[in-house]
Amino acid sequence: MKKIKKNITIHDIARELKLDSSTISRALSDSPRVGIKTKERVLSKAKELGYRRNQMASNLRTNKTMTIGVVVPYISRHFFSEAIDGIEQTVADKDYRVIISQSHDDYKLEKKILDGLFMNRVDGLLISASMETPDSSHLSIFKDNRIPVVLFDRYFENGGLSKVIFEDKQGANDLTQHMINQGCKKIFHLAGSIDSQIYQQRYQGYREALKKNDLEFKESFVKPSSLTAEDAVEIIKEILKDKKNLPDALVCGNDISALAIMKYLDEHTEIRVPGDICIGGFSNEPASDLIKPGLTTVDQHPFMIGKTAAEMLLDFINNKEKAFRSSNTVEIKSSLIVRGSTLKKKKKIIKKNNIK
Amino acid sequence: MKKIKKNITIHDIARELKLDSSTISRALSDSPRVGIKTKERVLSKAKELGYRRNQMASNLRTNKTMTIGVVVPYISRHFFSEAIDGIEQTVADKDYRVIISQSHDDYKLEKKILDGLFMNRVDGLLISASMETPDSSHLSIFKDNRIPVVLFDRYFENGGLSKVIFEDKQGANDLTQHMINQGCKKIFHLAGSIDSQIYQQRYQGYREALKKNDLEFKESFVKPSSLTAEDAVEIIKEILKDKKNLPDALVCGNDISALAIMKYLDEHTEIRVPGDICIGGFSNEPASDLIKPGLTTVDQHPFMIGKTAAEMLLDFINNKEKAFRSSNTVEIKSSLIVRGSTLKKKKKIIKKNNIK
DNA sequence: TTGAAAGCGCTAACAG
DNA sequence: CTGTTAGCGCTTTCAA
Repeated sequence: MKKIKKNITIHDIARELKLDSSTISRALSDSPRVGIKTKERVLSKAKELGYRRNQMASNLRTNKTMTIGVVVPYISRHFFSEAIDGIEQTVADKDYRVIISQSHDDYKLEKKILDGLFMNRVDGLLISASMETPDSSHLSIFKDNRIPVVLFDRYFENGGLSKVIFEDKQGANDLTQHMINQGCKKIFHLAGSIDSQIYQQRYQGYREALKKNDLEFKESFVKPSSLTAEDAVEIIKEILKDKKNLPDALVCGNDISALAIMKYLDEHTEIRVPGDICIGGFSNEPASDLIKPGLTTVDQHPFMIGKTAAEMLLDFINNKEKAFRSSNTVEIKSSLIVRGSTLKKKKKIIKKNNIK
Repeated sequence: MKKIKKNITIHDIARELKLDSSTISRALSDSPRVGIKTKERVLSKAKELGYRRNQMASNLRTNKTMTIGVVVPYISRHFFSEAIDGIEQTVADKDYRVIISQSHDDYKLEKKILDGLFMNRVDGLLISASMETPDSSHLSIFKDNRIPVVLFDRYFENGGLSKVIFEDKQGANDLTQHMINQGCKKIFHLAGSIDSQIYQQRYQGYREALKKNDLEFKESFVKPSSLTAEDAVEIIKEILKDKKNLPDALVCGNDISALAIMKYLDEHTEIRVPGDICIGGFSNEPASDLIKPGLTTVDQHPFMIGKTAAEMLLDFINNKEKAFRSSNTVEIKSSLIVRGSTLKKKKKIIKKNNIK
């Protein structure tokens, strides 16, 4: 018969030491209001008995959980896993824990997750909204109960919420301008969801660069896409059908689609990158530096985005007035990483604004 | 002056409905011991007031948190983020949440994390141990308190713990055998940490394949490595110095190192893959399918590993006797994914045991 | 079917 | 410096 050790509580320690449980509690949280001698006795007895504080009880009493809720569409995407890395390191440093959930870009699920996180009384929330999320209405419970929220990456207007975002427009502008500098004249754009602020911004940056340089633009240059590898291949096939209207450059909404297109062109066509067409993407996926030619891309510094958002949230948690007085937006600078996929002219690799 | 809504409790509902809080509690958890009429009144009033159960209080009372602790060395590594994806989806389905922490392969930190998770009274623990972790002694608190633990990927002997692991030996054997079938005669091995069971197994698999085929083997064929991109480059440089002893194949402990070596060979040497040397790795990193030639690799099905471990843990949580009566080991089958990097002879791409 | 009462383990105001 | 007391919000006997 296995003996089951019951959980040791402060009362057990109190009994053995003939002290009151409140004294034990104080001693364990290193309160100055308890004798140094007693403190030592308590600590050693606690160790002897293998005592571990029951956080649930403590949480209930103090109304603090030292837990941050994190919601992202997909944990395993490079961008998000890097961002989560930044978040986890930052908050773990201050003894916070993270509960991580994925919304799978499903608004219904996202709402359910938020409900659960609220019921668990997380001390703060970091969320990159699902693609379907129309507004911040489902976040109002948090606001109403003064639980700080910081959005990162994906966001929505008129929410009045603080956020850490990426300068998508500038990034797209830089990328497009770079292609123009390389002599490209007919630049197409593989655009992400029109409902998403971030892809809207990338589209704007692309448009502005064309305009500034008086380059031709037609609506047909813009190809809406889900930006998956499969969809990207379908689209490039479509583009190639119209032989009289081939682009000499392609600004892709992300690296995944750009990489898929490069692979397709290489394996199934005579079209060469960058000779016949320049290609650029967003995110600096690990593969982008490994393929040949390397993929020119806009680095989004996801680790930095996560870290910055987490720091802002911790600041809000410790200064609640700040959190609700007004909203704060931090824009993480982009870095254009130039690689072979856009280098028609010979040129050294340039990094701009390289953070970290 | 902003009005701060106090959190609504069951007592608030009770007061408004002139019922006792215990009835509210029962109604909200859909107990059969409360009138259908009353239940409806309670539910509608709860909705009206915007009531959300305080899980902390509930947890304390029921001694359940519906929370799983997950510990991995690095969240953002492809393997782990995929495994976490599998874990999160599996447990979220059953309304569990995951607290995720990274040990950075630091044993001290890992111990601290486990302490924190225990204090939070997670209902179960999934852990891929740090590289430094010598044994399972730091897991005994969980065992002593009958909190189920399942190891995944990284493990240790004599722990007597249940685990979900990958058949590393077989994978390495398959990969090596495939190279031999391609006509390779002098096969080197880029080996991971000797302290790690998984790299030990890969080494064994490599050795056995050589032996079975009566191929030459010398200790000097095995190059210990941290398996980072940087270290891999250093090692290949070293190997190339000894011009009379060049390998015609290289079994790398992971894809990261294999990819780095392929890039180095391509950019700085005349040595061609697979013509002069065949290269293979482990993990099926996304980049491995994008580069040219593609990298032959052993797919570890990380999502499946995570999912399987999570399912086992949930089972243990619901059947505690199972969890502590004996230990259970599930080995996830490997799949050799053959790509260009090892194809000397022309051959179609083969997948073996492809799960999913 | 509902109510009364106790208590999960901890913390914190108040007293001494 | 230490003890007393109350209570965080919920669940769960036990009683009616």
